[in-house]
Formats: sequence, structure tokens, C-alpha cells
Amino acid sequence: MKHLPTEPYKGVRDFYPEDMAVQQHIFNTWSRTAESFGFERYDASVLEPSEIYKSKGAENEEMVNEQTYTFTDRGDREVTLRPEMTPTVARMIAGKSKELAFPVRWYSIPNLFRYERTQRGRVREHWQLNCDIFGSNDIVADIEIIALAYQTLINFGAQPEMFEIRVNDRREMKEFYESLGISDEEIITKITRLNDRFHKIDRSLYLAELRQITPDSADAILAHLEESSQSENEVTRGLNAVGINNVKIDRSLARGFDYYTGTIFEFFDTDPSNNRSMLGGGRYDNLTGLFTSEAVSGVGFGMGDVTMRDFLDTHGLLPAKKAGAQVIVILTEERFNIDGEKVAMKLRGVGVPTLVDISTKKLGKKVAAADHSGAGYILVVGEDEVSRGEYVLKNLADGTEMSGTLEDLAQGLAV
RNA sequence: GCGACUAUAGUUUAGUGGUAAAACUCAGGUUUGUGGAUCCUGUGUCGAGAGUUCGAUUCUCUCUAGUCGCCCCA
Repeated sequence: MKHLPTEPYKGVRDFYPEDMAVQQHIFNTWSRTAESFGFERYDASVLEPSEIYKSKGAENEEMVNEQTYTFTDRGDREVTLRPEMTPTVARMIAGKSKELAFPVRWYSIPNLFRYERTQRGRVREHWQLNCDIFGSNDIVADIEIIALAYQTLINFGAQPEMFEIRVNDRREMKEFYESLGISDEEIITKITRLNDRFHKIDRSLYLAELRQITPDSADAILAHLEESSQSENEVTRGLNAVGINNVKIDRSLARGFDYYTGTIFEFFDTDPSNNRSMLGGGRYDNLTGLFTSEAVSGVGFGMGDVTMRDFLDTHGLLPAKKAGAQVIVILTEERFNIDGEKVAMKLRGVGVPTLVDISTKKLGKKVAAADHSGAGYILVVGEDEVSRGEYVLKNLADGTEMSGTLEDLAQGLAV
């Protein structure tokens, strides 16, 4: 018989226990940090009506058709597996726009799906921390959201030198282009698209292409762009004031062609082997326009688990392997297995994670396996222990033993 | 959508136009109630199909899968 492949579907991942341990560490750090800033968690289904992704024009329609998982359900509704969280949360905010006490701080860790060509750091399914402040037009909201992203990396154990925050502002850029007499959206889009490649291509090539778009203003745009790392704005000054200094203005920063209307930012890994954007976000006006005439603004960011994992791996910040149980109960013979479960139930009852080794290995192998698993203690159950009602708890790290009734031992281990 | 590279044991890799290796992992034994050791044992249609050849895992072609880039990146 021909068997099915054991590989997961293209572009998605299996989480074996050791992978899941890392995943939990990432999720825990994400939510702990967001909640330390007073953010509240929300979530929604992975299924959304396709139109909430399409309704931003032909460009979006094309994106949805080519880069999402979209299908028609049995009721002839067009459905999409959510590729991003922002339209969903915009829908939810709009639904309650009259009863929410703005500003609100919300976060979520959604599973997102994109039909893409896979490559390093890009898969078809990932998890993303999404943090947003809705309903505040104060620049301090922009500063706080960047500070939250910064603190998240710090809480993973990162040093500020390991990454760099690049900030730009859509409105400032628009004003700058207008000061040069450029107001044509199409031209600005072309310039922005080229700017996005600024760090990837040669300076002379950049200038040559820029001259093709806008011959008269090319030199001024290049100069403006090159001096940006020397300059500052309200956001960078605010970040410096709260002790965040690995930040600079980068006027080449583009962030695609999404809904951002003000501040935009990205965090870059400074390690050359992982030199890529780790997270990004920005400010948008009237996020809720699709759903209601109540205009609600927002500022937020998204940070993926895949890029986070790459970052932690690159900088040696992945956590050490964690044990599945603190105590492993070992039986000398199979006939004691129920006695073993009784012992385990006692320990679990006082909050000690306990498992019973029900394998058929020999005693020595079981001890070795327990040690290998990272458990803290073993407790052997056999003829003597059951008849006497006294047990020996052995600490695997230092070899010390503690003996007594189950009650005594449970007391000693209780958390 | 375009391009490059790769495919050998569970994993990571060596290797050869003439019957395929190592390390690690795992399982069992060495060891009848106590430690990551030692030693022994175990597992492969060399990605699939076709061609060249006396003979192909090795060379050629096609396909498939994966990786990495470009494009795009909400």
C-alpha cells in the first residue's frame, strides 16, 4: 500500500512539542508585554467575507484573487481565510463605535493565511501579534505603540543594538513632494515604490531611475532622503525622551500601499545574516470607513512569529528546552501501574505536574529517560513502597533523596 | 509570474559508472530495583519516470518536491 506523505501542506508548519514550546514562549512574551501596557485581547474567526479585503480598489482585488485562500461556500458566499487582521478589527471597532470609550488599546494573536511563493521568512500560514490604539489622534499614541513593539523585543532578551527602529511619515512626505510641485498621486506612488528599493540598489541606479520619473526634482529628493538619518521629528524625540535611542528617520521607508496616512515604522535586525524587517506598522485615519460613517483613527503594528523566531535564533535568544513533567513516577513492575497512578494523582492534586512512565523498559533505562526528559524528580513505586506506604523522591539534578509518606512528599513539592 | 540551486538511513551529511558509508537520534540488549557512559544489534526501491551503457545512486532528459533569490508584501 502506498502511504500518504507525512509532510504538512505546502507553506504551513507542524508544531511538534519542541516547536510548540518555542511558540508558547513567543505567545506568552507577546501577551505579557501587551498586557503590561494595558492592552486587552480580542479575536475573531479566520473566515471573513472576501469583500472586506477587496473593496479598496482594483489593486486590492487583484491581491485578494492571487494571494489569498478564497473560496465559495455552499450558500454561494465568497469567503477568504484572513490574510491580515486590520480589516477584521476595523469591522469589530466599527460595530461598537458608539459604545466604546476611546481611545481603546487592543491586541490579538491571529493565525493568518496568504497564498504566496515560499522563501526564507515567508510561509503561507503564520501567527502575528497585532497591537492597535484606536480613537486617538495624539502623536503620543504613535510613540506608545512603537515603545510597545520595542519593549516586546527587550522582553525576549534582545539588546537595543540588535535592532534598529526606522520611522517615516506619509504626511510629511506628501508635504515635501508638494513643496517641489509634485502632487500627482501616480508620480508619488512611483517615487515611493522606488524609495522602497533605495537600500537594495546602487545609489547611481536609484538616481537614474528617479530622474526618469521626475527629472527636475530628482536631486532634491535624493538629498532629502540621504539627510533623513540626521534629522528628527516628534516621534523620534518622544521615543528618545522615554529612553529609546536605537531609532532614526528613514525617508525611503514605504510600507507598501496600504491604508497608512501618518507615521510609519519598521524594525530591522542589525545582524547582517538576518538583515530584514521584523515588524512594521503605522497610523491610519478613518480605519472604519468601510463599515460606518463614524471615522475612527488608529495606530498599530503587526509582528509575525516566523520572523520573531528567526530573530531569536539569529541572536541566540531561544529558550532552553522545558520539561513536560516535574515528577516522573517509575514502576518496578507493570502490576504496580495503578499504584503509580494513585501516587501521581496525589501529586497532581497539589499542583505538581506528574506523569507515570508506563513504558516496558528496564528500570535503569527509565531513570535515564526521566533524566533526559528534563524532569526534576523521579519517584519509584514497587513492592517495598506499596507495602510500607513510604516513598523516596529523588532529585535528578543533585542526586539527593527525600523519603516519607506521599503526604509529606506532596507537601515538600507543593507550589 | 521569472530565475538559480538541491534531492543518499528517522536527522545531518560523505561517497562512487561495478552489490552504499559515517555521525547523531530512536528502539532493544549488555544490566532481575535507580543516571546522559561503554560495547553490540536494528532500519535505505540513493525523490519518480525515461534514456545512454554490459552495468546508472553516479552521466543526460522530463517530472515532482524542497530551498534560496526576483516580483509582490495588506
